[in-house]
Order: sequence, then C-alpha cells, then structure tokens
Amino acid sequence: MSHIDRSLIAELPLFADMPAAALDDILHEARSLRYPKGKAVFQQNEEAHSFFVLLHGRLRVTQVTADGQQIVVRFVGPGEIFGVAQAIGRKDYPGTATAVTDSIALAWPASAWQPMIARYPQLASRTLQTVGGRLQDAHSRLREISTEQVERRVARALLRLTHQAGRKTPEGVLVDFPVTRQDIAELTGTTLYTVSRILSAWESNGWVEGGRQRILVRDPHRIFLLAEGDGT
Amino acid sequence: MSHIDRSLIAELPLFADMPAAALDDILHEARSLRYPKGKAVFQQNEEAHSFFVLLHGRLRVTQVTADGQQIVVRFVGPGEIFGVAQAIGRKDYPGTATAVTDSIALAWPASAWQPMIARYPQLASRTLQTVGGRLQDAHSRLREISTEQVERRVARALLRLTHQAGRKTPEGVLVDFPVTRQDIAELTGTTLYTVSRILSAWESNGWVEGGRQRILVRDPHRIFLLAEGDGT
DNA sequence: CGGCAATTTGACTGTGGTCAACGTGGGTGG
DNA sequence: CCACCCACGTTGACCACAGTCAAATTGCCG
Repeated sequence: MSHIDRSLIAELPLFADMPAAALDDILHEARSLRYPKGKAVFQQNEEAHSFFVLLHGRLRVTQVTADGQQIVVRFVGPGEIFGVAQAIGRKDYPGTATAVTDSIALAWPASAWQPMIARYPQLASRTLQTVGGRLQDAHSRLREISTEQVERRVARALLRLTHQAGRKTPEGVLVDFPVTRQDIAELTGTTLYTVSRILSAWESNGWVEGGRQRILVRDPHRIFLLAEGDGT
Repeated sequence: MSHIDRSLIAELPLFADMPAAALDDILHEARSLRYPKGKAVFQQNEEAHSFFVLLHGRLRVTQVTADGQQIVVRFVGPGEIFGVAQAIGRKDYPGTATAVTDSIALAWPASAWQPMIARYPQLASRTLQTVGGRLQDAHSRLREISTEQVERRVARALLRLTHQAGRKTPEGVLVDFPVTRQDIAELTGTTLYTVSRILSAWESNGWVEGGRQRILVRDPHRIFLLAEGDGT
C-alpha cells in the first residue's frame, strides 16, 4: 500500500544509489504531509515522534530561551532531512520548525529510525555527514559572531541565504522566500533595528534593494567584499 | 600483533557491549601516541590522515580566522572520540587540537573508518549521537552568545568546565587542567580583559579564587545563579 | 479599505572592547 | 639552587559600536 512514488526521493543525496526495492521499503512507513505557510511542523520540547525529509517549500528552525529570546538555527530547503532528534539520541525536539512558505514533507515515525539504519547502514553514514556539515556551519557562525562586527555578519548571512535560495532576476539575486529583518537579526545575533539600518545604508549605495519580507541583492560582489574583504 | 590491550577501550561508551574479538579487531589498526603538553595532535587545514580516541589527558580544539582571531571550539577529555573529519565527509581538519596536559591518544588511519563502520554499524550510530550532541552544544553556545550578556556567558562556561573536569577540594571545585583567561574569552566570545575583570569581581565576593592558569569555584551555587537566575 | 505586521529613523545610552601600563609567579637554564 | 624572564594576569582611562526605546510610515492581506 505504498502510495508515495519512489521518484520523489530517488534523486536525493540521502537515498542516492539505493535500489528501487529499498526505496519502496523505506517509503512504506512514510506519510506525506502538507504544512501551510505559518504552521509548525514540530515544536521545541515536544516529544520527537517523527523525523522528516522536506519535499517542497521552506522551513525556519528556531530555538527560544527561557526568557523568550529567539534565534534562527537554520532554514531548511527541499531535499533536506530534518527533525532527526532521535537519531542523535534525544527524546524531544531541540527547536521549532515552522513553514515559511507552503511546504510538503515526508514523515517517518521515530521508531522507524533504528530498523531503517540497521537495514540500510549507509543512511546512518550519510546522516552523520549531514549532521557533521551542520556542526561545521554552527562552528563557523560561532567564530563569526565571536570575532566579527555586525555589518560583516549580516553580509555573510545574506550571502548564505542567496546560496541556499537565490533566484536570479534581471536586477540581481532575490532571496526567494519571505525573510524579515528580524530573521536576519536572529541569524546574526543582533537586533532588527541594526539590520534595518545596515540594509538601508546598502540600499542607498545601490547594492541591495529591500522590501517587505524581501531582499534583492543587486551587487553580490560588493556584499562578498563586505563579508570577506579586508576593509580596503 | 595487536600490542594494545582491549581493556583500555572496553569501558568507553563508544565501544560498549562489543565482543572482545571485535575490540581486538578494531585495535589491530590503532597506534597509541603520546603528546606532551603544548604539542599539536593535528593542525587546522592539514589533511585528515587519522581519527582518534583520547585515552588520557586533555586537548583544546581551536579554529582561527583568516585575520588571526581564534576561538576555542571545545576541550576534549579522556574517552572522547575526536578528529572525525573524514567521518563527516571532510578531507582536512577544520580545527587544531593541542594537548593542554600530557596526553595519550589512540589513532586510526582515516582509511580504516569506512571498513570499520561497515563491520560494526553501531559505531556509525554512536558517532552520530556524539556529533549530534556537539551540534546541540554549538547551538546552545550560539543562543547564549546571541542573547546573553558577557557575565552570564562566563558563568556558564565556568560551570561547563567544572562539569567536564572539576575536581572537588575542601575549598571548592577546581578546574583540573590549565585554563587561561584568554581560553575563557575564546569560549565565550569576549576579551581576556573582560574575563579578568569579571573573575576579579567574583573573587572579591569570595565566589571563586583565581590564579595563574587556575580557577577554583568556591561557591558553585552563586555561579549557577549568575548563569541561570533571573537577576533577582 | 481597515488594521496589523514589518520597516524605518532618530535620539540616547551602556556594555564591553581597546590600548597602555604595570604586577606576578613559575619554569628553565646557567 | 637561584635568578631571570616571559607568559599570564590585573587595572585604569577612554570611547565606539550597537542596543534600547519611541514614534512615525509603509504596504499587504483579508
């Protein structure tokens, strides 16, 4: 009764080079779920009942502190695995995942994880690489936030966003999902006011173009220089 | 010709519940290496020729930026696996590991990783949990550094150090390896001057006792309140 | 078209970074 | 074994970056 077509996942790096029978086997326990914009896929501290692969859309993963302060952990794009709490030995989700555009995800029950990696060990190995990559990212962000000033961090964040979800237009590269100044602030460890000021300054130089939940990078090279240059 | 006794690793979580024959098999390719205080086990950007388990001692893992700024990624204690670059799909080490006390580590050639996890899949699974735990830590630090003031971050860092390597003495809990003010600064994203001022203030309240590369926590509860309390 | 969320901008301020100068203790080598 | 020296630590003075708060404006969505 596998009602999900294997072609949906056959191209994903996570499942690359796996035989059709294995894909069908893996999909057997999966459900496909829709999340309209704004809906949470799971909430921080909630029991980790499932793990997921995003098929379509975009999610924002956040963590809140006891006193209500929030940070953006990352944005999830199509093809990525997320909500792997139980794979890393947690009973609950360490963050909240919210759809920022209408999204579709495959969900497996958490109990499926152990049998799945027992049967297909390369899944554990590939997940290890994915999680390792995220650890690298987190260390990069720690290094940046510890040692660099805000403008440079915002430049880096903007470049990352364009790489993750940049759409080329005649005027430049557009981040093709809704991002607020607050999101950028929570990615870079600053405030929405400071982000607004920085983007306004860049806009008056013609390097970017702002808008409500919208950022267009007109001159990626200038932003790159802000992120990596030596100030000359 | 396995010259390393399996009792050295049998008790480690990574190898828990593995049969003696498997441990001998795994140890067959391992070398045991000594690193005197101050010596680097590996350097950032160096080719990832090996992965390691620390048997004895303590290491500091750091990353430097292009312009020479440094952060402390973490301290490694006995029993921990480290230098797992190739397990997470990297060809080089993302940081530098330096012995802060005389240390002994087991080293396996990087090429041994794939065969090893093919034969003992639970190693991949346990390494995934370890790396996942580090990812949680990194996100916690990101959240703290983004949202909290310096004094609170220093309090948290100090508590972590006492949990990782605290030795109880009649006067309090001593961090039982050499830590400089600079180390604390690089852990918390501040400067050695600010750390020195904070520790001096705490010392004049009798909560800690400083010294050259030495920190004694006389009143762990007060430090806990600084880290977690609501300021009352 | 009404209302609300997102954004902008100004004025002010404080935390903590920078730089300089001075102490201090422990390891090393003569 | 002792003295020297250097890495580590302390403290003061200054001030800038970016946080805070307030108020006005914009532009979408329903």
